[in-house]
Amino acid sequence: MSLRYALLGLLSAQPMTGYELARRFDQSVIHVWHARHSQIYPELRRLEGEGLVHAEDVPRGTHGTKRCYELTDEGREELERWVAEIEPPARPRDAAYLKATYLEFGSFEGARKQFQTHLEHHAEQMRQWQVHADQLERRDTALLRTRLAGAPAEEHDAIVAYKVHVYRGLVERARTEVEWARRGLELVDRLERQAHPAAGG
Amino acid sequence: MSLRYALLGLLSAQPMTGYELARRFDQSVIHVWHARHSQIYPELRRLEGEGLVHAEDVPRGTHGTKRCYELTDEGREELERWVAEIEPPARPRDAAYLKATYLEFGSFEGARKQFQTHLEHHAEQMRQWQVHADQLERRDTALLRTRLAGAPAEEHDAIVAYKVHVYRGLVERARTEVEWARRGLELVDRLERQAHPAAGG
DNA sequence: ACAGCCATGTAAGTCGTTACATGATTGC
DNA sequence: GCAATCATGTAACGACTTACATGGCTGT
Repeated sequence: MSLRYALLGLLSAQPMTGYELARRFDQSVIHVWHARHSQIYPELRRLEGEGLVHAEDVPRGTHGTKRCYELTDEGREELERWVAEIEPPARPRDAAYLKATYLEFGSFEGARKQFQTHLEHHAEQMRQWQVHADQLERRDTALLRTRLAGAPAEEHDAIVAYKVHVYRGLVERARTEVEWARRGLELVDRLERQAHPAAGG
Repeated sequence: MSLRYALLGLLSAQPMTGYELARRFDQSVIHVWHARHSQIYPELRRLEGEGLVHAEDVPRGTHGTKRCYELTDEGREELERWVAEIEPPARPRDAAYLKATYLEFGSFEGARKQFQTHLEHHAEQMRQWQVHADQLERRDTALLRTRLAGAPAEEHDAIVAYKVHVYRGLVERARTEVEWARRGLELVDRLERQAHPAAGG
């Protein structure tokens, strides 16, 4: 049920078409809530049906049209309701950690590969999120600028600060994963040395 | 597709009934891969159909029976194949971080409540995982003991070490979340002071 | 003309959740 | 007799994925 709020949140910055939402999604919200366009389009129709967004066909080129969605007052209220709501914590579902639990069924080399992949992936994520957090802090993304333009000046600091806090949190999270994988590699080395003790004592 | 490997992994310790698997699940694997019994029973039937587990009706009480599942050689090979396989990273989907992105739509008090709940939840998780990691390290859980009993002595260290590494990783992860929430609370305080500067400034 | 992007969907299938449903056994 | 626990399912529904499908616009 979070997808709709991701969409309402994006629309709080400015009215957009489904395509534009999907594109913005890929540049921002996707880092915390992944979704494909095949999920976004039907959800927008549902939101329209519930009156949380208002849609209008706007001309495109000479005789085409596209649907532009805009947040309604009801939609904004629903967003506010959701923000105040306390949700039950998500159920853990982590394939990498599950696999790590059973690494003894593979070779040391296999275990090393798993940790190495994990490390590289999260190191890369860390870099990307760091960049994004810095951009947000400088108020240097198109979406954030239009969001700020539509909000009273005294709210600007909070709007920016919450988003920066999320991305800095993602950076720390990635750092934790990198550290975990690094310690995992050390562990594999230690286990392997134990299994094949050096001949010369 | 990870559920089946969680089940195969549990069955690597000893043959079990679906009910027992569900119970063990709740004590161990559930921390990395959540599943309900309504998902476990059909999956076991599928695994049986694919020859990865072998099932037998064993007597229960005076005239009842229960189905006991045991890992087949094929099942063990499939587990080994999966452990060696590199999987694409999971898509991020985090309702708490998504919500934190839009906290400006609520009050400072609301934001504080979100971070406080987050903090308490992960602090509690941390405690539980710490306990579980310590138990594993002392080889002090029923499941681990039977798993070790069926494995050659020279593998014991690795079997224990990988599991301990996972739970210590979960502890660190929870610590990261606690710290994030704590900094979130500080942030809300700062934003609130900014919004209502003290009269006698 | 063609590539690349803009734009919007549908369909089939998988995975997971909640709720419903049933009945036997064990210990008090 | 009753409660708790053992034991095993099914059904409806919701969320998400992959693949299929279509067509207009823009610049070269």
